[in-house]
Amino acid sequence: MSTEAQWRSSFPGLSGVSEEVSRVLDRSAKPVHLAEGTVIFGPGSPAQNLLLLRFGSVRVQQLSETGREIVLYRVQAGESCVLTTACLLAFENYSAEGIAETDIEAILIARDNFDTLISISKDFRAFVFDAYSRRMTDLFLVIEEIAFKRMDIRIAQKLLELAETSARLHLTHQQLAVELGTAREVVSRQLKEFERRGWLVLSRRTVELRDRQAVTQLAETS
Amino acid sequence: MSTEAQWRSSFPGLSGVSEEVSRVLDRSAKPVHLAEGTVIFGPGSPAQNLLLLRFGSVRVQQLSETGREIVLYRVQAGESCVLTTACLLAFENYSAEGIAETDIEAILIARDNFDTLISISKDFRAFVFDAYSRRMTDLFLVIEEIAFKRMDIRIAQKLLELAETSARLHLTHQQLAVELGTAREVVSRQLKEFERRGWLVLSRRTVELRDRQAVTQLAETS
DNA sequence: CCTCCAATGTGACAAACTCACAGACGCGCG
DNA sequence: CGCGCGTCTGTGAGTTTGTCACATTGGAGG
Repeated sequence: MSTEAQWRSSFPGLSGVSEEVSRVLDRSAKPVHLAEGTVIFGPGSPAQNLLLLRFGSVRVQQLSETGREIVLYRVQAGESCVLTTACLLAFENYSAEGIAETDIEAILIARDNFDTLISISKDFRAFVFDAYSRRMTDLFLVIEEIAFKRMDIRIAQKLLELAETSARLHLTHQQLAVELGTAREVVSRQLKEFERRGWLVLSRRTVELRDRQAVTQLAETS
Repeated sequence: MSTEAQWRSSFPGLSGVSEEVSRVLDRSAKPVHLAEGTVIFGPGSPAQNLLLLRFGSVRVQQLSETGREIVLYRVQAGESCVLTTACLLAFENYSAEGIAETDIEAILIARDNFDTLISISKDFRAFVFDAYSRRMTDLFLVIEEIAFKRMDIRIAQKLLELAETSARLHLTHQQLAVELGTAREVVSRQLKEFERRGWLVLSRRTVELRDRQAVTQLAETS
């Protein structure tokens, strides 16, 4: 057990691996720190490593030619950014990019080592395929939402999701629009309407929930 | 080389595997035939096998509570339906379903054998991860289209895609709407507009392209 | 205190979706 | 043959969402 092996404690999915696998993991792992805002992968900079995220979060979003954007999913601490390895190496003309949303601390595992690990460790395979599942279902969810759900409901849901800990959100309407893949004006108007109804109070860069009940009720409208 | 090994010739991605892998593949493979319209997997019937498609095609689509649908992607002959194995076993509350679009002939590989193959064969791993990549990029594309592209352009593109071989398409407006994840009326109106412009001729269950040039030009509008 | 810029507000219009219903077509059956 | 019926298509009206253009505001920094 080398001292570097500690990093593995951040990944519940990798806790039960054998001695041999441990050694390969430790040998392969390259710890890195990246500053908030770093573009981890994107058009023109395909990633060459599997990324295991220890701390922080990575936002993966899609850009359109017309300048609109949409958040596809987030990778949180303890998860891996599997697309990096499998997808992005295979197809370079994708249009999604991964951005460090906070300062992050991560472990890089080079492609060859990734392959070795997949081959020798059932636990590692489970870890990777589980990550794939999450991303796929995230994407299914995004498609369902943008294709079928009403905007006011989606905004309500997103507000509740973001306001879990505090009723006071610090973000711009534009940021909210990107989360939902819509236009800023749509968000502004809807928020204003919510404010008229007394559900929240708006000020520059902040949304303050006042009637969580009402917002929840709208969010749960099928 | 057993006589059953022939099936593997349908899968270019599996052509170069070793003797040992061949044996495992042959031992694991269960050939099946399914009739057009069969629901291969879906809410309530999670699949238990990796499915390798020899002939035919599988349509994977998402249903909404409100009754609207959207086609996510298709699995064609020579490809595998990887979601079946990795995703759908992990998360049961997804809402996508896979339907045999034609009579199909496929090879099933049970979960344990799938795991064995992944572990022993680099080629098999490449085959599987390539399949994942394709699906991911398909999904990215769908999201980009529904979130950012104009409907008339999308309809034009879809018509061209479907009319590659023949200018005469045999489908209903409703089917076209599902392809695009929109409402039937939207498709009907747009097609009618195209007909007014002389780009095509409509009749019951058929769309006949008359001015491919004009349709192409619209389709290529950014 | 003033300037400037990002952020927000809003009107007008276009595109897309929904709802409701009217026709039209084609198939099967008496 | 003609009739009935279910599917498919056409269309108006109203709502929601997206686009464009521009006005206004708040606050950070000179």
